[in-house]
Amino acid sequence: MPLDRTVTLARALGDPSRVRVLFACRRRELCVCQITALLELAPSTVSKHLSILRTAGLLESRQRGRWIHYRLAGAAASREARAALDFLFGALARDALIAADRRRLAEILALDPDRLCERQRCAARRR
Amino acid sequence: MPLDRTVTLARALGDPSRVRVLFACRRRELCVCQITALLELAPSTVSKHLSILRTAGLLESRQRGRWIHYRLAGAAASREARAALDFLFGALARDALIAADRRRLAEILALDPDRLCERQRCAARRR
DNA sequence: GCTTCATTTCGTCATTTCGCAAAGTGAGGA
DNA sequence: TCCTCACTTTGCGAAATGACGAAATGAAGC
Repeated sequence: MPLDRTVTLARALGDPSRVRVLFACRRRELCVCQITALLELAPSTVSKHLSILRTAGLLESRQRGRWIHYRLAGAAASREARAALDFLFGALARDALIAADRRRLAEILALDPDRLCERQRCAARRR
Repeated sequence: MPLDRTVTLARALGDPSRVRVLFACRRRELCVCQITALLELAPSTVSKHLSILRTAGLLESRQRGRWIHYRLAGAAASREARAALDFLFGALARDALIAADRRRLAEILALDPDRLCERQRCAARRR
């Protein structure tokens, strides 16, 4: 793998929000509105983070109607991307913030996605 | 390892000059003037990169008279730092730029360090 | 003590990054 | 066809980054 691609991969891991996304997508795929609810950031910001992770080869996406689902890069992932994820999951297995995210994600998953999006529309209108 | 330290580690790897330094220090320790000769950057810039790598726990330094030698973090390194280095060395084992650096480093090591520093003084005076 | 000099710190500048809101895109339903 | 709406792209301000030269630091030799 060339140097610049490796650097791109490392930079993708160099932001706490992006690391949290990778952990959130570890077990199941998530749609953008669920990730937005977890991070509590503007949708445009979340979208940018997701595109960085996809460009680095760490995430892949799948369109289902209006929703777009993201998940960890699977068989298509490069050996290096998988190694990077292994490193990340190993380093942060016991991190407190990541554990809190895991609990919060469980709550988010318990909601109907339609309701989640509705909430976010309302929140956006209030600004 | 907490999230912010992991992110610091990833960011340290997210610059081509810093990656090149890590490879250069892989086999032997190097003094700052040798690293400066390899990267062809201003000493102050190199010093900053080295401090970022040391803060991330990837390099350690040792003073020998006027010279300061840097080498990969050894026994004192965290498990995560070692994992990060393993990832890096695995990803870039066959990279062309890294290979070129290896050859150039051999030339630099063949020079007397005193001569190397003298050259850099002259080059600096010319500016 | 004074000088020399390898390295670091500081100040500055250009570029990049990360946040947001607003506008654009495109799939699905009326 | 037109509207709705999930998501992306664009544009912008604030903060961080990476480059440099100049000044500070501190170890060695006189």
